[in-house]
Amino acid sequence: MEQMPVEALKDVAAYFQVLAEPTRLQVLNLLRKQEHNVGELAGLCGFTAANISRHLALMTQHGFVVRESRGTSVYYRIADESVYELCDLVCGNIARQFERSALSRAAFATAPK
Amino acid sequence: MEQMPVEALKDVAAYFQVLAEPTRLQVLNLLRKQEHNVGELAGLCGFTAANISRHLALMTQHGFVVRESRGTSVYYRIADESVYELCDLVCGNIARQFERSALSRAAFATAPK
DNA sequence: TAACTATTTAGCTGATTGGTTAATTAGTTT
DNA sequence: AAACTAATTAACCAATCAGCTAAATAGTTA
Repeated sequence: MEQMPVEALKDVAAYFQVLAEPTRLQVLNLLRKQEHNVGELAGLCGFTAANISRHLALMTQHGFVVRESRGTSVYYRIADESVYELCDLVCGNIARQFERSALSRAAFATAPK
Repeated sequence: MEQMPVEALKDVAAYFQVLAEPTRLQVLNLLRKQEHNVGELAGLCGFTAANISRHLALMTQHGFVVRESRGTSVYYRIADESVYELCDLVCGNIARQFERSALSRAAFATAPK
């Protein structure tokens, strides 16, 4: 991404945007174990099917999940396992970040008043 | 991130949210080569210093960059190089995604009417 | 101190978006 | 065809946010 036109940065940002939403992450997390249909995901997440359906449409459009219609239900599953690699990387970064801020809090706590 | 409480997913989402903005990605990209002060970054990005300053505050808060006040200027540099690893991963995913959609467009184009 | 430069913060505005309910579409079953 | 179930789409609302200008803060220099 060294010499990248601003236009391309918009695509990268849009990609990150898909992952920047707790409900969508929750859905991805659920799909990690196995495929699910919309109703199941809605129940597990505690939101309406309409809402989850919209999230799934977005994630499909960006190639995170794939859609398969079976009977009256529609099943979704992960399209690209590398998402989890990404999430694990981020979790590691957050953990480090958390540790850093915990350390500086500790420094404040032990500092002489 | 297998068995992750919903609360933690909010943190992960917030982390991705920081990267889900073209201007912030542009700033990170500029800082890849060397540190810059706010005015420089504003000029290079074509936005006001006020705007860039707010983006930098957010990125500092999330540990992406570090702030160093020198003279009347404030210089920022990357705090954690692993951000670029993340971005490169995403770029690869987008490229693959692009290729897939190019292929399916080609299939449509050659399909008999 | 006063004047000057750089950064940050406050306040505003328009655009985007996650949630909802209601209406529509698609597929199954009687 | 009619009734039923599941998913999607439309329309709405509240909240968030990126941009701006203007005001406030911090540091340097005359």
